[in-house]
Amino acid sequence: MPEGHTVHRVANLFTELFAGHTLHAWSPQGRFSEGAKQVSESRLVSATATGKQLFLAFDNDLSIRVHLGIYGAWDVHTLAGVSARAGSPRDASLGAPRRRLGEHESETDPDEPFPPEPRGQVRLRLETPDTVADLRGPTACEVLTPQEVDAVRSRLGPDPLVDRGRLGEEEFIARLTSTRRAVGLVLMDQSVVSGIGNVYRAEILFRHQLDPYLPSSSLDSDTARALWKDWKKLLREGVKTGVMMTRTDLTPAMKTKALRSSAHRYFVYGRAGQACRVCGTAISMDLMATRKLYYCPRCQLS
DNA sequence: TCACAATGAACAA
DNA sequence: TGTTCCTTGTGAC
Repeated sequence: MPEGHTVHRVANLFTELFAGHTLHAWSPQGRFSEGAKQVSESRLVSATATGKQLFLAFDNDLSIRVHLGIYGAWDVHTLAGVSARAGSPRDASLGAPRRRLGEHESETDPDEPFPPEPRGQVRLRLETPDTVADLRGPTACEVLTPQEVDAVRSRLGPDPLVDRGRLGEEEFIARLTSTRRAVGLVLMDQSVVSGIGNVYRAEILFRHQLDPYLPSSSLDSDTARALWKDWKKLLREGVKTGVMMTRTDLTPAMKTKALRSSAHRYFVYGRAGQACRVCGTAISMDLMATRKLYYCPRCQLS
C-alpha cells in the first residue's frame, strides 16, 4: 500500500513496460468503462508520479490520473520470459510472472494461462500482448486533459524526486513554516509536501525528535531543511527497495533482515505500547485528524 | 458470516 | 469535526 515511494515505483515500472506501446485499456469491473475507452488503443507517452498521484499520458493528449488512496493497488503480470524489472534487487531476483507493487511482491502459479482472468474488483486493466496491469480500489481514476493535469499538479506541494533542486527545498520550507497547525498535520498535507503518508509522517518526526503537536511555524529553517533532506533520502531509498525502512539504529546486515518484516522496520509506527527502540518508554498512539499518530512521549515531547 | 482495519482525501456543515 | 467512498485480508464467532 502506498505512500509516495510506491507511486514512483509504479511510474518507473510502467515507463519500462508500457512507454511507447499501444495499450488496450478496459474496465473488467465496469466502473471505468467510459474512461478506459477514451485512451484505449492509444500509445502511452509517459508515466510519471508526483507524490501519491500517478499520471499516464497518452498520445491522444489525454491522461489518466490515478490515486491509490488508502488501499488501492496495482497488480502486474508479465508473460514469463519477457518480464521487465522495476530496478530493485528484489524484483530482479524474483523474475516472477506476476508482481504486486508495494510491500508484498509474490510469485504465482507459472502454469496460469496468460493473460490471467481479472480477479476481484478490477477498475482498470492495461494490456499489451505480454503485459497486464490491474488496478483495484483506487480513490481516484479519471481521464484528464493537459490543462486539468496542470491544475492538479499546481495544487501539490513539492516532491523531492520531481522538484529536486533548490526550488523544491525552499518551497517546502516556506510552506511548512507558514502555518501554525501542528507539524504532525502539516507533514501529511499534500499541498505542503507531496508523498508523505501516515507511516513516513510518524517516522520522520521521530527521526528528528520532534513533538508532533508543535506549531509548524515554530520550526527554524535548519530543522525544516533537515526534514526535507531526510524525506528525500527516505523516498529515494523507498523507491529503490520498495519498502519503507526508517531505522537508523541497525547495522547494514540487521537492516537487510529487518526489511523482510514490517515488525522491525519502524521506530514508532504501529508500535503503540511497545518499548521505544531508543529509550525504552512505551510508544504512544493518539488520533490526530482521524489518523493514528505514533510517537515516543519521552524522545519527542518537549 | 461478520466486523473491522488499512500506508487517503474530498466534502458537508 | 464528522461522514463518505474505494477493496481486501484477517480474525473473531
